[in-house]
Amino acid sequence: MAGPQLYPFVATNVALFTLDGDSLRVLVGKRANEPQAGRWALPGGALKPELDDDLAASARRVLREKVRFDPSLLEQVRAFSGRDRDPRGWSVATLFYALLPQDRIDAAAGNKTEAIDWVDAARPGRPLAFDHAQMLAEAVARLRAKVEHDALPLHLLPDRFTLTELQRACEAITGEPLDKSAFRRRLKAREGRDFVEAPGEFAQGAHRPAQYYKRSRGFRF
Amino acid sequence: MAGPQLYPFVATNVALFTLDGDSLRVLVGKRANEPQAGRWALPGGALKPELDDDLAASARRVLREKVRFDPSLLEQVRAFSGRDRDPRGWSVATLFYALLPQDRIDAAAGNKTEAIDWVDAARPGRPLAFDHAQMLAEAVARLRAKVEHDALPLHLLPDRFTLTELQRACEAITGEPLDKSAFRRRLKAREGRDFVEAPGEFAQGAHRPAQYYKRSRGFRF
DNA sequence: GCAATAGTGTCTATTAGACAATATGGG
DNA sequence: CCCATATTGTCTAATAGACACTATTGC
Repeated sequence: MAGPQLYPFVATNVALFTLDGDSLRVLVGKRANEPQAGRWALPGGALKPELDDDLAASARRVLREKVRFDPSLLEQVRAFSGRDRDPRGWSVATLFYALLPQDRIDAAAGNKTEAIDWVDAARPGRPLAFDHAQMLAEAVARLRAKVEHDALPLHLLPDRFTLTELQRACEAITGEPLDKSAFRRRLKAREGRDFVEAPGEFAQGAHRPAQYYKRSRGFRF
Repeated sequence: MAGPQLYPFVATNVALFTLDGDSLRVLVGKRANEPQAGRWALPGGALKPELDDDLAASARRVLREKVRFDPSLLEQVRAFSGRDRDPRGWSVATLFYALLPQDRIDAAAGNKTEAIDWVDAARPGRPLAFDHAQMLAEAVARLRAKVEHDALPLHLLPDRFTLTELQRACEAITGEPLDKSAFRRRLKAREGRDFVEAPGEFAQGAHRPAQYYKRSRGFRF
């Protein structure tokens, strides 16, 4: 590059979370191009002003292209910026997070040219490119902060779920075990706002069947 | 502009809050230039990659230039973006908030070429330029969310303050009255972490003097 | 009956809110 | 003493955490 940089690079990244059993997982892809080719990174891409209406739309386009998934929930964490965070120069990367229901992991297979993996969100277990380790940490922190007040774990579950599954989802996000009785007490306290019992539908299993629940009519995704 | 826009405009805005008596106020400036000249707006300015290390540094530079103030606390709210939010074209404006101690309002007089005003943060009372009304609303919401967990109101007060003043600051941010007894009980519960009593110093007044407090040694700005 | 999970009940320490009571300075 | 403010105390209803108990299925 010759001369001073006039405009920063503008991009988006997405931390796409899902559930794998009892653990919260996040999608990473192996970088095909320089810089940091071969390194694992959160999916992302440059803003295309002619295509994207805003940064959230840009992040949705990234998800469509990389994993063919259009999330019901996409929220901004914050912008990461600076002269040194990317060797290509001054850059602004706005981080979003999205939630993929656990029964749709297979649908989000990705295009075949790029290796992807689902890693433990709390301990990715490998170095991440650029400042993506900090991005992930802040996305997880944001998720944890929102578990309490919003019905956020619902986005991680199938359309029908049991209360035990819902509790497992909350525990996966926070990493802390919850008391079954207290958990259901809290749910009952806001009944009619967030949940509705699915009358007469029960899960099959080797033990006592659990009642299925689904998102209530008034619940807004 | 001829042809499609290759790069978005990148800028920062700052919601600078302070206390005026019992009300939370925010700084607005009258726009001198088009677009929307004459409209009131949150202070802001274009990123200068050759000057600014990151977006937070850019926001600090904006505050230095407009009100000669370098805040101890500057936190990002989120990025506002899109093709239509600014008539000049595709733009990304990252919003920060900062807190000005109430005894330093006069120091932050601003340069004389631009009209500034401090308006009620909850009801600015006049239309704001661009999407700044929504920016302000989200900055206030972020402040309110942080009152509980952080010692954020300390940034709004002078170095020495009474517990009543601290309570008034919290009430100004949330807009809700607090119970005096419960408020002090919460403070005592975290004593040694956030506050220290200034032994022997008392406020002067027409009534019973109040004990002065100051930020504790371990408190980190 | 037994194992395993679903779902409910109970006890208690803690807490938040409301409000009362006391303390202290200036007139 | 009176007023206004600071500071502390008390009462009570609600809550959260821990844990025990009951219910229901397949084998």
